[in-house]
Amino acid sequence: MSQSIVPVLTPVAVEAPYSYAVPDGMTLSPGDVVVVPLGPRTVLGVVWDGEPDRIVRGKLRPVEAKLAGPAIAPAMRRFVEWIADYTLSPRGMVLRMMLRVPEAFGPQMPVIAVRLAGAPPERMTEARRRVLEVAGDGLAWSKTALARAAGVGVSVVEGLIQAGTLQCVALPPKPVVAPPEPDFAATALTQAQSGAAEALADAVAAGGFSVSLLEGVTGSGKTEVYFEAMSEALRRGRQVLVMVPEISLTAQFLARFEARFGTMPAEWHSGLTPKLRERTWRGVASGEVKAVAGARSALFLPFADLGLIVVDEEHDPAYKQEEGVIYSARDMAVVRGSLEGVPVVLSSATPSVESRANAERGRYRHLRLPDRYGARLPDIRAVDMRSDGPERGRFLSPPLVAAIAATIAGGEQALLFLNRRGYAPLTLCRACGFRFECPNCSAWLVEHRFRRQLACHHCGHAIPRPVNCPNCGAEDSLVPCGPGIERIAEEAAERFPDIRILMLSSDLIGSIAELRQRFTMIERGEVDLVVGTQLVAKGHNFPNLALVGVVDADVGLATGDPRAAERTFQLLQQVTGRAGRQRDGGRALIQTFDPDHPVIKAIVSGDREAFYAREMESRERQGLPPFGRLAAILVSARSQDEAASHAKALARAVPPADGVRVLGPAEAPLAVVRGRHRFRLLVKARRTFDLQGFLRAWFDAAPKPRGSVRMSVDVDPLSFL
DNA sequence: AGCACGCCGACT
DNA sequence: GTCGGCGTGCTC
Repeated sequence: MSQSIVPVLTPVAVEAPYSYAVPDGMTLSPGDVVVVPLGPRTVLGVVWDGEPDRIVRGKLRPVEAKLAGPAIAPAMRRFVEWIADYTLSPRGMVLRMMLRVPEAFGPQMPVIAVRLAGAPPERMTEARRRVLEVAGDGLAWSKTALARAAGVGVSVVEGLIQAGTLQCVALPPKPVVAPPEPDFAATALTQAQSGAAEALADAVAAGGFSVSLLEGVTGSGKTEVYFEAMSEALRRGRQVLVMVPEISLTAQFLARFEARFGTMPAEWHSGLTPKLRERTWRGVASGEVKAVAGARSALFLPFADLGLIVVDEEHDPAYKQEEGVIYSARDMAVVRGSLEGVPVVLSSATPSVESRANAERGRYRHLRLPDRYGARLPDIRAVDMRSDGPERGRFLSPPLVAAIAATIAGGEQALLFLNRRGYAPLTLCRACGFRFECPNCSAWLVEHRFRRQLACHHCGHAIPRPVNCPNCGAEDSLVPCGPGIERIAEEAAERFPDIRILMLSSDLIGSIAELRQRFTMIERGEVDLVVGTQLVAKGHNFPNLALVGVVDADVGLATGDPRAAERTFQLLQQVTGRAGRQRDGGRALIQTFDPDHPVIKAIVSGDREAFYAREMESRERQGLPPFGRLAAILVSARSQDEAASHAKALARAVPPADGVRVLGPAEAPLAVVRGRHRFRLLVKARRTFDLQGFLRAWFDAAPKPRGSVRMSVDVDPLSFL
């Protein structure tokens, strides 16, 4: 009888499963999680589908063990393959993301408890008597809890176990969360809301894959609407997954979920303790955990009976994984929905252009919530900085200063938004014109007055702020150019010496706890004026916020990013929408040098349709997604020369293909990320073009990366570095 | 000589 | 991704 062989995919950078011998007496089927030897170590692997590759050099090594836990379901195996094919990543690397919960694959440690079982011990002591009194309730106690309740040491309890009076019992693991109640606190919905809610609930009831784009301005009640769809899935006993873009945003989501369903959902993100990760993973796999709110990685949880996926704030760039396997969690959520055969809901006040295009083409159901429920929209105006700008060296225009003064005088809060950290984005020498640039990147060094440094925002390179010009030696000649939020806060403090100002930016915040604490301060009215970066655009609601001032709406519009307009539109819509969120109206003033720019006009007029129509037309003209296909090839290495030469060699090896254009690499690296110099090649192709096939052929023919050179592929990228 | 570090390639 | 092998170059 021939020895039986199985294909096993291992979580390393390999394309195909390896073949292993099955030891006598072990039966394995696809999906089983196994322990296999790999080189000098042993790793987890998953028995894969199909025939094992019999052409193996060297000897076959045997599978060491089959794990008792849940197998990886077929839909999950297809998910791994799909992502690997789409992102051109090795399958093993994608599998790795699924096996990143090592605790969950070991033997499950039962919780041991003790219970009164046998006759009293022959030797009774006072301590033993007290323990037996407490344990007399017949319930199972943990050893420490019992000892504590009886006021004795754990050794007394252990003595009674020895004596046979107490017996050890294995408890079922403690549930991660209590099950949510679908109808705990059903919300009264407006007519528009209930129409959308019914459509979503119908999709859940009908089962099968579908995608719905739920679109409605801030405050229109999207959450309440998709809660109804979740309620329907929960009522059917199925599991729901809600994706949220950032951990810092989950707190308020959890609270709203609890108010609606009576308990918190399980959380999933990188900050969980190993123990909680394990329990959550197992609970999801057993089907006991019914609702999960999580970050990108929650996509790889082994749901036993998934009934619905919701992607909240679907346009958010945080959904994109930028390192390792580069993928968009929003898109992969749709893929998982299709492989699992469950409905997907994408929710946003400012949907991505791709999702809008899919909705318009009829691939997604489009559900709109037209009204701002229970409040008016803010009054938004542009301030033309060419005619109404401030005096030289200042950045707050007279109309904005007047509005801040009036707001604070009225006992309300104001917010100044500028998406630029630090004090000044450029420092130059008045004497010789020298500009401080990053030695690694083609970027200016940003002055951080608080830290007394000049820092590169791409690679983190920082130097102490010099006193004299390093080029000509002139004294007192260095001048900061342009504002960051530190400079805006400084100007505000000069203009309004008596108000309480709070700065919020990622580099000034140490932890999520600290961020939450700052948000609470704002909420309690302990602050009059908030000066912040995009950190203030999302998340927390500020109930007392009456005025939003956008210091420079043109930031971000002039970058080379094909999604710059979309991004700016989304950001400005979000940040202006914070004015008067829970009050009547509210105001927003937008400082700009280009009030006729379509993005600014769309924000001021509130005409979202005009923006989307224009943006689609422009994308179509340029052959950009969703009308064309785009990929970014990132080549990185420790040295700039090495990265540049490989990027150039790659560019020379482009195979001829009709309807595809490869751009780049530029002369200087695009950025330095974690000490690695990154060059980028852009591939533009027709929508119908087989981009993956082209890329594979290209890389097969091109020189292989050597040494520290690494390549990654970002297909249909959501953002550009 | 002995060891630290970095690069390279194999892993069934 | 991770490990061992092996080269280079530095130090005791």
